[in-house]
Amino acid sequence: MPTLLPHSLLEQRLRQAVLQVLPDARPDGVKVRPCPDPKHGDYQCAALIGLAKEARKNPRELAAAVSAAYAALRAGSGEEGVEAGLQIEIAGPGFLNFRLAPEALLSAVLDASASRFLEPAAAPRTVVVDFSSPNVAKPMHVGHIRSTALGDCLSRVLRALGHRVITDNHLGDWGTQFGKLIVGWKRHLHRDALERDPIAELERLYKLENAAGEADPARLDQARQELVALQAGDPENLAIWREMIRLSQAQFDALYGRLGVTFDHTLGESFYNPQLPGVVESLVSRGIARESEGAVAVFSDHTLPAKEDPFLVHRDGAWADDPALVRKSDGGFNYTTTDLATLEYRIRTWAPEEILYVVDDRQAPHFRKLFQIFRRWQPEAEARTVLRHIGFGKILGDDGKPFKTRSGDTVRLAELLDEAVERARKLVDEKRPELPPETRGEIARIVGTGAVKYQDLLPNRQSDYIFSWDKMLALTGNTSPYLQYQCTRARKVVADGGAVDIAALRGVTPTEPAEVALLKHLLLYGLTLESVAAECRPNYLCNYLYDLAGHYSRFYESCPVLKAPEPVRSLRLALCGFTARVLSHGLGLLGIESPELM
RNA sequence: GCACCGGUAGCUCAAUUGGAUAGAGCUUCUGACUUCGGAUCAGAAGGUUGCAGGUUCGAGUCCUGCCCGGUGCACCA
Repeated sequence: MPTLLPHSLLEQRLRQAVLQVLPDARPDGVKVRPCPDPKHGDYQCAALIGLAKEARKNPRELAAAVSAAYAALRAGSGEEGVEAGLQIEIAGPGFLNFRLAPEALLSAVLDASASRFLEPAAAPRTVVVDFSSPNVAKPMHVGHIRSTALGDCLSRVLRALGHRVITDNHLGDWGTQFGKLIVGWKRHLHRDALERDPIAELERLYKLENAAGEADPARLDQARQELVALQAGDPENLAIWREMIRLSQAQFDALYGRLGVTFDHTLGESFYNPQLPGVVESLVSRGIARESEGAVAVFSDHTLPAKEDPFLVHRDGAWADDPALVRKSDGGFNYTTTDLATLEYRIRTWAPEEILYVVDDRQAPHFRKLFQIFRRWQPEAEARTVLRHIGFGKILGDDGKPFKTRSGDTVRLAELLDEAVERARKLVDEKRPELPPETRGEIARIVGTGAVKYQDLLPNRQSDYIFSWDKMLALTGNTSPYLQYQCTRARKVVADGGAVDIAALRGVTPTEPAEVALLKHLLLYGLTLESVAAECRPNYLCNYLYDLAGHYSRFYESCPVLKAPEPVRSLRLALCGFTARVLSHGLGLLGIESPELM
């Protein structure tokens, strides 16, 4: 049985106690959480107040009864463990405050250190995470950071908690843009340019043909014909298309390599192409989709109130249809159809309990429609699977408008990472000129790429944030360089201090407030990761790590480690080691490396 | 027009999802140290949480109505 963290242990017994006092109560809502203010205690439970109200009892009297039941259960269990010296107080309107003895806190930390300070999920789930999804023949740009960083981090956190995670990069490798690209390829391709910078050349071809199409309808028509030929399996066009995918994948691989991001599967839109006619037929035969203005579309089934119905829109004073197209009037399919086929495939193949779509907030209406259609189409499969759109906001420049280069172009991801590493290098050169150049280069790589990711993961994902080189690379404040620095500092002390006999620390009493505060914070790591996973919010982890670094700094400032007499020296050295481990593990879950030196 | 997402200190952002006195960083001012890594730490200043109601033991968080900003609304994804 895995080691339980104190909040779980207290919560388990508290639920038993609640059931003794109120046999009809639902214990799920009884949660034990850290006290926001340490003066009230270490952990608290606020749920009894609500339960008292439901049961029409006096909250403080109920709290007293539950507390007594808790004490009896504890006495009867025979084993003390973390509860040795535990004090429970009733406060305010009926809060239960738990105070652990300092030795018990230390003991809990020693136990937790054996399982990386986290608890494996009691009920592991299979979760598919769909993220990044760049387009073939286009450069990855600043707009891909958020989906990639968020999706990768959520996948790592879910895995760390013991869930089975399947990551899938749903590439944009099929669709109308290939008509123009093939025309461009056939008419204007520069082979040498393609070899030098394939993506730039493909982008040039697309822009050229796009402009030509706007000026000359005949060119547009030609693009359409090439697309039809491609979709019909024309060998020449297929070969060109495959070559574009190969070149693009090389670009993606290089960038994912720099970012340390991997996928279990890369099943692009084209993978589902053969299924699309069948999807539409199935929808039509079940009466979910019907012909409309030459296209095939899904309309409202009027089971929801108009305001909540994704297939209705208010226009000119009345509710009008806002259908989802599953086949265009020219016979082509669009992304709703592809996404339905993808959804069906994922459920059939992996039987996940949950699918996360880490996609820009602007596509929220699309996902509401998609999930609704799927519920009508395959109700049994839908009932077994939680479908969640994990949306996020935009990246803005310091003028408050979408982040662009000075000349107004989109910022390429590769160039952005280059600049981050360059800027980090300047800082390292300035701070640590004595290190060999290759070491400084390696530190700059880790600090630069980490800073870009951390800046992205720190704000609430739903809000827009302002991109700032100075802030992300600042050495103070809530930034990845600061966390990385604290990590290397803690590691250095551990290295200088030598090995510690962890088992010998049992029974030692931490006395300094800074030691106790750090111990308590270490015990919250697992709880934080659960919140991150439950709400898909990596910023909780960022803030936890920043607080941890703060607790560590205060501890380190007020408590000498290497000069302290035993057993205090070993205790403090162990705290440095635990802090370094949690910091580097947490950064790792954010997809950020921790350098050995800084 | 309708829907979704936001609005918190001068600026950039938090707040364990309904908990106790709303917290950090930047900026400004003041301190600590003959450094176990100073890329450090402590203190001060800064608030009617857009506005007005409501729900209750308790609201930044929930419900209603307004105001401001962003985004989306049939053959692109």
